[in-house]
Amino acid sequence: MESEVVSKNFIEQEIEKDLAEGVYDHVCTRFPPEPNGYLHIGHAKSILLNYGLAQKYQGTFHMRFDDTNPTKERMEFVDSIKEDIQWLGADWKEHLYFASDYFPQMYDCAVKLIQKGKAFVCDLSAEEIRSYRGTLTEPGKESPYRNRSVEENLQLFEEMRGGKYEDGEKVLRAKIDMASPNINMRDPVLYRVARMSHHNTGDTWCIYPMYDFAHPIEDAIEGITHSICTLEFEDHRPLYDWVVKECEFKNPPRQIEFAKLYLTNVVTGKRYIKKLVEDGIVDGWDDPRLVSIAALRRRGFTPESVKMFIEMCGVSKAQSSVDYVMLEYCIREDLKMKRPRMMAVLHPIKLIIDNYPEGQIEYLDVPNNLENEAMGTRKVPFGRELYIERDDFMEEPPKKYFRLFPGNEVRLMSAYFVKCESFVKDAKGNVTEVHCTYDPETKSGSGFQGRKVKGTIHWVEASAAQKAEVRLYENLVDEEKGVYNKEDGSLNLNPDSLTVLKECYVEPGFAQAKPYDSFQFVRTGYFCIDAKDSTPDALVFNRIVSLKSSFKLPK
RNA sequence: UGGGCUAUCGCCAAGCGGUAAGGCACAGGACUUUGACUCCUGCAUUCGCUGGUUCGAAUCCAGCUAGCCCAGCCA
Repeated sequence: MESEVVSKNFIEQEIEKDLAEGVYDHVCTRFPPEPNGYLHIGHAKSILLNYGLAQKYQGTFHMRFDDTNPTKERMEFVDSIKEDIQWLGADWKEHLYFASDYFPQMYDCAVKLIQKGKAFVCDLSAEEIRSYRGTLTEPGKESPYRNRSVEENLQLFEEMRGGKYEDGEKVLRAKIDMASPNINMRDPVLYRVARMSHHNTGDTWCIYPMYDFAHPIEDAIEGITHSICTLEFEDHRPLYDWVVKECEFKNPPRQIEFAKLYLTNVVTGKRYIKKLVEDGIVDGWDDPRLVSIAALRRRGFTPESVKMFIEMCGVSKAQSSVDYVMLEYCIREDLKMKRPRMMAVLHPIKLIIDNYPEGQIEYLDVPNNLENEAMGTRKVPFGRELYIERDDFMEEPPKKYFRLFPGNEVRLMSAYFVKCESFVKDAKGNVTEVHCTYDPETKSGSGFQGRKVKGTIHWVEASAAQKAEVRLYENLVDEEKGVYNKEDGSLNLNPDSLTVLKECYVEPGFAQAKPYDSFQFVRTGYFCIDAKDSTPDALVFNRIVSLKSSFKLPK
């Protein structure tokens, strides 16, 4: 097996350097989401990156809920996040942690900082702290409470913990440098009072640590070596390093930042998604047009396809926006080898084979997957009346059209040659029936070599066909105008992002299909059975990808 | 106009001083029981710009320019 030389991304290079220099003798990574919402494709990048790194260097991968702010977190998100991560295949084994379980250690760290004179209790209000902080171009000024004695700070902090103060009355701050050009270093808040029940610790605490203080401690306690996060935390790294140093952790972890994943033509902003849901434009945060992990799953993406996509995107520090068609390529690529290629007619028109015995049904062997012979064949009923795609017949064909038109012969896929003899129109001039004759000698697999046809079309036998509702999803936002309207900040929505087709016919074999099963439909795309929204009298399919241009009619 | 980061094909992305990988997209062609798939072929004399160092620079230096992030008791 030839293995291609895949270049290492910059994080792998950093890790290997650390390993070579003996900074660390092993690798330990983590994925630390706050349980305040659902995971999306961007999180998948972080999950797969961290998990992949641990795998690659025979290290350990931790799953940790960064639940240090009870005002925003809920237990239900913990479960959905776990489910999505498992679906992606990132196995944390026994390493499932909650930042809130470290509250005692964090408290001890805070006390230690106070004792070292590196932290103080501040009575300034939130507004005052903000004004004291200075601006991007001007230094801040020191809090009048900055020079309280260690003893007083110790007592005040203990009182904060004891519930003596209301929310916002006092905070614990680091004593660093109010003149630092890096605003994060201007005596950042370490602990705030929040008299609120926590989903994990209940009412044990009424003070909660801030991210900048908690995160480095969480990493250090767990023995994380490489704390990988996104670019916007680059400015926080000096503070991260300050915390692990001042708290005197041995073998402190190292923070490395990478660029977030952005996708073209999809809405990622939470407030926009919220509005789309509220306005009924999408049917929830797992609407197939969104890119939450749950939406991708519902739309038919496989974990493998998401993984392929993430690997294909690469990792760098350059802000970038990956073209959505790359995601579509990945699901096509993954499915074509492992899912059956079924026949379905989305825009039906009757095809009647005049010389085929009335009432006769025969079961033909149809290959499940042309790309993968190991998937074998299935029996599909064939008879005198079929549905074919409206596109596959033209009364007056353009040049180089080689499907059905009067006088032309084509192959019905896996069946017989049929020759168009006539057609029927209704009063409005719409074609309603196409009449053909078939040649029994041309049966698929018979080895018939007498003559060739240029076209092959798919079909579904009319009496056995199963009715289906099919939803064709296109980009939710306007491709030309971009996602957001620069004028007023609204979304440039594509009115054709969802088309519902109710008169579709699929092979009867779909009766065995299960929710989330995805299929290739001959020439019409890739579809997934919608687990959330199916109707009693028809199967409901979501189209996974939009059609490649080459699927469409020539010219 | 403080600090941090980034800039290589339409979109991602390798490259780490020796003369521009790869993938997606796109365009031709072959094959084909669907025009798909597969298979060939093409696709940056040039690396944001301008200078400098060097036998030699996308890679080093200087100066510009553009974009992103930071003034939550969010993460």
